[in-house]
Amino acid sequence: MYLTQPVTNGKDLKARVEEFKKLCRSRSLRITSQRLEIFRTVAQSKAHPSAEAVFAAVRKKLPNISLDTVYRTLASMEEAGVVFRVGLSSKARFDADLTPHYHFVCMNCGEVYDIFPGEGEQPVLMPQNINEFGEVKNVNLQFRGICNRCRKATEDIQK
Amino acid sequence: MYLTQPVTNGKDLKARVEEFKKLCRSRSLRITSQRLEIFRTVAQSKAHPSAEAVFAAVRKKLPNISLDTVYRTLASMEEAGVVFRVGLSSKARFDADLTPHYHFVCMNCGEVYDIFPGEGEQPVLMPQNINEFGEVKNVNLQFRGICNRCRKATEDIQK
DNA sequence: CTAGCTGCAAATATTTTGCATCGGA
DNA sequence: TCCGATGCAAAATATTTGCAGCTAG
Repeated sequence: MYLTQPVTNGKDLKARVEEFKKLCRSRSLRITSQRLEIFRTVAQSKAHPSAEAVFAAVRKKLPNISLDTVYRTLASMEEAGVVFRVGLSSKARFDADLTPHYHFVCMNCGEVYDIFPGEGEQPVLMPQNINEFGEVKNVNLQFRGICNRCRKATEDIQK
Repeated sequence: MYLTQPVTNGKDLKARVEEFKKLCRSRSLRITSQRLEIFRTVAQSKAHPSAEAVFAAVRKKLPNISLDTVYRTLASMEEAGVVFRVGLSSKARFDADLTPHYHFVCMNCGEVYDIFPGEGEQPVLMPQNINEFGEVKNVNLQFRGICNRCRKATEDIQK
């Protein structure tokens, strides 16, 4: 999977926390114990935890933290490119077009655009070790970002 | 995108509805006006409609249909492989590992497994026309199916 | 007939928001 | 000090479920 963010893994937790602090400073986001603990929790976990699961884990260290802080913090961390959201947020959408294609999902307005592979373009290849995991029923490839319409709208505001 | 279901698009709506009926019969799912109308709606739409949007559209033809029937029907249609769900269902999960990798998502238990590309394996390539849509922030590739643990559990029940 | 489907209403689950207070820079 | 972050409570949104009646096969 290609990501536009720098790869910050492979480093140990301390180094990642330092990088996280640096990023917060660069964006004038305040470094609070809640943020640090939430970041540590997600960075250490390999279980792709839900907001609820992060909340439960962080609570052991910070018993007074609230669930909505976890939601807000995960959202801001996602925006900062520090964590990745597996799946879309909230509302499910359906597609009856079963021909091979991908989707561009706008992280701002939620709009979903079809991307059909061009002539001679290769679709996704199955990983060789896929059978280790289970039986694949279908494949979901999303490119996520800001759609051109939303980008224009933002530019217009800043004018 | 590779799908394990047969490609049923490119055909006109009538043909697709007939195929849908056949599939229902083969699974002893009843062919009701609600099901047909929901299928027609999703098959005709290019907007990746949400359950709510399908509900609004179908209501024009069947004013008495309920939202929960739409939810139930979309779920059974997804299970039958007739429609595709864009994104995961409900609960969001997070990952702080930003190294290139994909996910296997179990459609039964919801578990998320990491899939790291093997030596020499190519990750996803950016479509050539991606800039038409917007600025890509990240890429989400999910293989969805039934994980081996759930498959074993099902086998055990049937023994 | 009868098992599966539907509508209704109510319950859950998930995520978001307003507001007063707190605390990091 | 000051503005962003937090906790609390409540709201909004999305989805699921129990049940009684309906209907396709």
